[in-house]
Amino acid sequence: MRPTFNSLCAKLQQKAYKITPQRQIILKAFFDHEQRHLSAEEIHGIVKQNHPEIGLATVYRTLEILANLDILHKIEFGDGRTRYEFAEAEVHHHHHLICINCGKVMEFNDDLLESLETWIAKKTNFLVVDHQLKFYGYCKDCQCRE
Amino acid sequence: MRPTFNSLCAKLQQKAYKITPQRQIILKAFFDHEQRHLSAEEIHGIVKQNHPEIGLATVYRTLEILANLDILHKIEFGDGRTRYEFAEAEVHHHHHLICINCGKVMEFNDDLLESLETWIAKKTNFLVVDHQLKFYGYCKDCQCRE
DNA sequence: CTTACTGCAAATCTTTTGCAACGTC
DNA sequence: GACGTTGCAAAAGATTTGCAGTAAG
Repeated sequence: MRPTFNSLCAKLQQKAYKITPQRQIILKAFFDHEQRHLSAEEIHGIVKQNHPEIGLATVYRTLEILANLDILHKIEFGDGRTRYEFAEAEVHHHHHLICINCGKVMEFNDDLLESLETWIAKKTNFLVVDHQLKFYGYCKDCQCRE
Repeated sequence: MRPTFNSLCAKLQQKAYKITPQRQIILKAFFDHEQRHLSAEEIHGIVKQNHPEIGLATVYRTLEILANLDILHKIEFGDGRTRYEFAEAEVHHHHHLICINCGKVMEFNDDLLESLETWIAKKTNFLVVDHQLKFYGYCKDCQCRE
């Protein structure tokens, strides 16, 4: 049961953010590219196609808001730019398999880490609220071509 | 059995890199600050104390080399700058606990993920060679002050 | 002595910010 | 109509690069 476009707009309104066309367009871009991990620049490229007037700064400002509202989730794959995906996905504990040869990013799901989190809490007094797990290696295709 | 300073210099030589004073000084900085996760700027600050002539560009170039030789390991904690630590530490599967209140970074060790890696390999045909696990939450101190 | 390495400054790239005009509520 | 939001351009911060001089092997 993933949030709908409208429910996310409502979430914005609740926090006294205005529902501007730009914000709707940017949010829609994530619905249209759900599988991907988009950078600000990429999102700008996407929304500009139909709305050339939208500025890159607005994209950055909108992403910041959406991330603060836990609608989006920031991730970094080490290529120097911050990427964003639906935060809802994070709840399902999906993680990333990053191919160090072709750069492809795949996902895999797992709930094994929850037990690890409680263990950490006991052991170190650290209260875990979120985690990020990334695996680096070679994808199926790149293993053959090596 | 962690590598010695000399063994790392040897590793540089083997790859036909020259052992310059600058490279030795930067490498030494990591031995002197083993516990920390240093950014290029921080390393520059450290080495400049005794060697003011060393340029920031040299630090960046040296870190790049050391990372490519797997002497250092790049990590990003989401504060916009790349950080470096001894790669050897990574072999011991230590991971990071990042306090989202005060920014403090702690470490914890675990070998639980190896079984997860083999499971992934079977399940997805992805050949894992490395992984990064980060937990975000509140450290002991910040839990009380919240 | 050759070729890699350094320091500096300029360039690049991502992200942030100031400000006047604009649009939502 | 008020005040949050936008677009633009300029600023800021991290990292990279060009180049002439320097030094390791």
